[in-house]
Amino acid sequence: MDEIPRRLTAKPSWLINQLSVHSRRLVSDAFAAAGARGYHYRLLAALHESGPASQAELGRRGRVDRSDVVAAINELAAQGYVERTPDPDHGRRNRITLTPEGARRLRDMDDVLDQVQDDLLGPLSAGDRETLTRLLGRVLAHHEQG
Amino acid sequence: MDEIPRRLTAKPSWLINQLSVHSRRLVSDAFAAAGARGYHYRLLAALHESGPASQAELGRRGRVDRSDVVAAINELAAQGYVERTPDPDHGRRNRITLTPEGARRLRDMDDVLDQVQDDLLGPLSAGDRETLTRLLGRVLAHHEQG
DNA sequence: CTCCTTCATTGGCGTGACCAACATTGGTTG
DNA sequence: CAACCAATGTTGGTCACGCCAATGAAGGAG
Repeated sequence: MDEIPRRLTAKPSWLINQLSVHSRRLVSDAFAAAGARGYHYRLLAALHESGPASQAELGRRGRVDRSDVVAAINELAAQGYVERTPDPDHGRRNRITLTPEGARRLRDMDDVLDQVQDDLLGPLSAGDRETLTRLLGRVLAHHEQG
Repeated sequence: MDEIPRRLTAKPSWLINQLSVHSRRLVSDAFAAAGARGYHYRLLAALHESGPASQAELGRRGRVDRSDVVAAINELAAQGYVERTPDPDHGRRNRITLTPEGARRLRDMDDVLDQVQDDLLGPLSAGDRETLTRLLGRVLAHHEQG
C-alpha cells in the first residue's frame, strides 16, 4: 500500500538523494550525541591535513561556504578546539590553528564516523563496498571539476 | 591548496552526501525551470502508480511528511494537476485524484529527469551505471525497512 | 595612485526533512 | 453503548546545509 513508485526507485538520483537522507541522519545523530556538527569535522579535517590556514582557505578545502565557516569556527574556538589569531603577515586575514584538544577531538570524531560507515553500508561485502566507493568517487570527481 | 582532505574523500558517507548535493541541484534546477519541485514529482508518481488516495497515503508512498504534503497538494491543485475532494466514505479524509493534465505533467517531468540521470552519471559506462544503481538500491532497501 | 581582488562578517533565502499540537473522525475494545 | 486509541488534515514551527548579496578593510597588480 505504501510502496515506493518504481518511477522513483529506478532513478539513480532518487537512490542517491534518499540514501543521503539516511546517511545525513546517521552522521548528524552521531555527531550531535557528541555535541558536534558536520561542519566541525570538515574544518578540523582540513586543518589537520594541510595545516593552519585562513578561514577562506579552510572553507575551500572542506567545501564550506565562507559565511558558514565564520559560525563554525566561532563554535570550535569557543570549545577550545581551534585558535583564531590575526595573521601577522596579512592584514585582514585570520590564522586558524588546530589545538591539541582539537586534534584529539578530530580523532574521536573519526572513530564515530568509522562506525557510521559500517551502519551505512550495512549488508554490503567488503568488495561491494570498495566498488561502490570507487564508482561514487568517479562520479563525484566528475562534478567537482566541471 | 584547496584540496579535499582524504579523511573526507575516503568516506562513503561523504561521497554520498556530496554527490547528493550535486544531484539535488541538477534535479531542482531542472524542475524549477518548469515551475515544479521535487515533492510534486514524487506525489504525482505515487498517484499515477497506485491510483487515487488520501494525502496521508500519498505521503507514505512518496516519502513525504504529511505536513509537507498539504502544501504540495495545494500547489498541484492550484495548477490543475490534481483534484482534492472530500472522501465520501471517510469523514476526515481527502481523496486526491490525478487529472489528465497531471498525467501529462508527470510524463514531461519524466523526460526532464531522464536527462538529469545522464548528466548525473556523467562518465560512467552502462555497466558501471547498472552496478552503481544496484548497489545503491541494496543499501537503501536495507535502511528503508529497519 | 587606482583598480581589482581577497577576506571576514552579517543577514538573508530556499530545500528537504522533520516534530508538536489540535480538532475531528473512525475503529476497537471493555 | 461508552470510552479510548489511531488516523487525518492542517498550522506553525525547528534544524542542517548550501548558497548569495552586501559591506568594510586590506593587499596586490597595473
